[in-house]
This record gives sequence, C-alpha cells and structure tokens, in this order.
Amino acid sequence: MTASQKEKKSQRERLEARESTILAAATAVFVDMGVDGTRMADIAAKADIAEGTLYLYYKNKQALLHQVVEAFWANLTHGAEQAVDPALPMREQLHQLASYHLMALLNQFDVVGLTYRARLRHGEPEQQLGPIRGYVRVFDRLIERGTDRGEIQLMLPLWQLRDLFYGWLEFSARTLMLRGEGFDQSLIDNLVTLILAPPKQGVEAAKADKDAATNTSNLEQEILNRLSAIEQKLS
Amino acid sequence: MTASQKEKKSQRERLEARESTILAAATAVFVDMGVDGTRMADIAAKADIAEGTLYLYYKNKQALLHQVVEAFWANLTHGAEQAVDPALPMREQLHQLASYHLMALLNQFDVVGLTYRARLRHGEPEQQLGPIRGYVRVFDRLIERGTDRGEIQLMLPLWQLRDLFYGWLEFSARTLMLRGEGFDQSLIDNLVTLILAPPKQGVEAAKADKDAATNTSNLEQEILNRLSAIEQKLS
DNA sequence: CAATTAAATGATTTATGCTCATCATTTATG
DNA sequence: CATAAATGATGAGCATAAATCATTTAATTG
Repeated sequence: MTASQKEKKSQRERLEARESTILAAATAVFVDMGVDGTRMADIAAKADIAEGTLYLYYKNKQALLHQVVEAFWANLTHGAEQAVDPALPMREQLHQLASYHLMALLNQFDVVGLTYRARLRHGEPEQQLGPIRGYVRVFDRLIERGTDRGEIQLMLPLWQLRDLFYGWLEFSARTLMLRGEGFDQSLIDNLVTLILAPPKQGVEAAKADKDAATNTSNLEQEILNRLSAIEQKLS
Repeated sequence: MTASQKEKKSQRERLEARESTILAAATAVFVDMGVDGTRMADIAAKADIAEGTLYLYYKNKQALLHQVVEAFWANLTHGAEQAVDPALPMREQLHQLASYHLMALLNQFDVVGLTYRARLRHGEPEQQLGPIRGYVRVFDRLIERGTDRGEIQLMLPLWQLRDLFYGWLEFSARTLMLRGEGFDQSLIDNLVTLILAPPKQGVEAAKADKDAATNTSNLEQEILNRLSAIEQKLS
C-alpha cells in the first residue's frame, strides 16, 4: 500500500510537472507570437507533447490562456507580498508596493497584455479573474492598516483609492513603454506623496493648517481619523 | 464634365455610405458576439453584402476591428469637445470632461473593451491607435490653460496627470460595471478636487456655507459631514 | 453603344481549433 | 505474478471560418 501510494503520488507529481511545462510553454508562445498568432500545435511542440494532450489538461485555447494569466497574477501576488516589509513605516511600504507593481508591469508588459484577452467569452457566470482580486488585497490591507493609524491623508473610499493607484500605474506603464523609457522614480514618489501627504487642498488642508497654527489638540484629529477608518471599511 | 464629376462624386458617396454601413454592422456584431464569436459572414449578412466584398474595404478581420475602434474614439473626441464649454471656469470644464468620459466608458463599455484587441499584430510600425491621441488632447489643452492661470494645484508633469486622470476613470468604470452600479458623482468630485483648488460650490461649498452660517469650526463641520456620509452608507 | 474600368460575388482554398478511435501505461485484483 | 480495469497519451481526421480569386455584374467614358 505504501508503495502503491508512493507510485500514485509520483504519478500525480508527474502530471503536475507536465501541467507546469504546458503553462510555461503556453506563456512563452503567447507572449512571443500573440494570442491569435499562437497555434495549439506550437504550444504542444514547445511542451514536447501531442496536440491532443493539451485538451486533457485544458478545455480549449481560451481556458489555457485564462490559466496562464491566472498563474501570472498568482505569482505576482506572491512577489508583492514579499516585496513589502510590514516592519517599515507606511510610506516605505507603499513605496515598495508601487515600485514593485510598476516594475512588474514594465518587465512583463506583454504578459500583462494577455490579461485583457483572458476574460471568458461573454455569457456564463462571473468567473472573472480571481487572482487579480488576491493581488489587490495586498494593497487593501496596507491601506486599511494605514487608515487605522491615521496615516492616510487622501480621504477616499477604498475602492476609489485602489483604482487611482492601479489605474494610474498601469496607464503610466503603458506610456513609459510607448516612449521606450524605463522605470520612473518621480512617478512613484508623486503617487506615494499624493496618498500619504497630499498637497494642501480644501477644508482638509485648511483644517490641518489651522490645527497646527492654533495648537489644537490632537484629539479632534484622532476622531477624524477613526471616522475615516470606519468609512473606508464600509465601502 | 460637371455631370461626370457629379456622377463620380455620387459614386464616391455611395462607397463611403457602404463603408459606414460595414463599420456600423461590424461594431454591432463585435459588441454583440465578441471578437472571436464574430464571423465575417455575420458582418457581411448584417451589412447586406457578400462576404468577399468586405475584403475590398478592409484587408482582414483585424484591420476591420481596428477601423471600428478608431471610428469610435474619433467620435468620442468629437463628443468630448462639445461637452466642454470653454467659457465656463476651469473647474466646470474639468468636471464636464470627467463626467463625459466616465459616462462614455459606462455606456459603451463593450466597445471600449474592443480597444484592447485592436492593437495591430506585433511586428510592423508604430501604427498605434491614433484617435486616442486626439482624444486625450482635449484634456491636455484644458490642463495647459489651467496651468497658465495657476489654477492647477496638483503639480505633476502633464503625462502623469493625464495617466492619473484617464487611468483612474477607466479602472473606476470597470469597478462600477463589475458591481452593476452606474455613474458615481463622488468619484468625479474627488477627481476634480484633487486636481484643482477647492471648489466654491458643491459639497464643499455647502459645508463652507454652513460653517459661515453656524459659525462652527471647519473641523467640527468636517466631523458632521463624515458622520453623514457613514449614515448614508449604512442605510 | 461599345469599350473599358471598377465593384461585387460566392465557390474554393487554406488554416487551425478541436474530437475521437486507438494505443500505451499505470493501478487494482485474485 | 498475471490479468483485468482504468487512466493517460496520441495524431489523423473533421468541422469551421478566414481569406482568395476567377467570374459576373455594374458603372464610366468617348
């Protein structure tokens, strides 16, 4: 029994290894030739298996592409979690996350592009890209902690802050790629500064100034911070 | 000769009319069935022409898709130019542009989605989407004027500001669609306020007015506002 | 009204995603 | 250990749809 189970396990391992091989091959060819330019035969050849075998692992080309993208984002999530050091102050952590994300977008621009082709054929349920959700959760947790500590000064519902962060970075990555430029430090700095210490604006800024000038107690400010925390958790 | 020229012109007009018909048919079918789900035969049928005729007007399916997207953005540019009234103060203009853009993204979400499939097969020159460039120029001109007048408080390079604006709005549109929600006024307000100095009217103004009336401190009023916001979200 | 040019057609060709009958390998059984 | 059953792998063949092109039809010209 022990032997048979061992055999079974090594069998399963072989299957998983083959799945990884297929995924790696598919990623490479998709990136290299574009989705439409990729033939299933190409992927099979690169993975060194028969064409029909692909369909034992994935229902069709679309499902394979979907899996490629999911694996990519899952991997990215892992990297993001490692890139952020929770011991550091909030500003550093945000900086790390933003830098990591922009870096990833630039270095793997083509793979990111596959994401837009991976949404399932319309019809069928909300089987939207799950891993992306896991990815942004890294950001969400960071912001929630920062909000609890009252360090986030850009007062926005969490979802707006999230879309600002990722939307800005992704569009910027596209611009930088288009111009043939690389990583832009000023962009990251501006983004972090905007979220943590926005330029004086509106009542918020006036209030802050007033507080500083008139030496108002921190208690009232603390109340505001707590309220923001609650508000963001609700949205 | 006049007659012949007239004839020739009406001929050209007929061709252009047919081209419009094809484009409209293609847009409808692409949106309805998805790019992959669309057969050239479907488009031909909808445009009431033979399949082969399509290839007299467009080199292939990809080129047709490309043209559909270009026409869409060109049309959107026209709408944006009309939506913004240059006589109004900067704040109103930005508000109009942001509202128009978010509205367009939401109402024509599927067409916008086609944009990501319209980049030409890789290889071949920088024939990137031109009309999008024309579209963002509306924003650029607005910002340049605002900068000259010193009305822009968010000091960023133009390209960063542009990517912030469009990136945030597009990601937000996706979020709103995913949640099945519609136009979000607070998003627009926050975006405009972030870029410009505090408003003289709107939510901020109401608060300021109330401040003046009740002679309450800004801080206390801010607390009241936040409580109201929370209250609304809970109901 | 020929004659010439341009436009339109759709049967045919070509390409490729996917299926399935067959073969190979692994696991279960007496 | 032998044999049966189950699972995995294969690639020739099928079906679908994009693109082509010889042919027909329509428009333009002198």
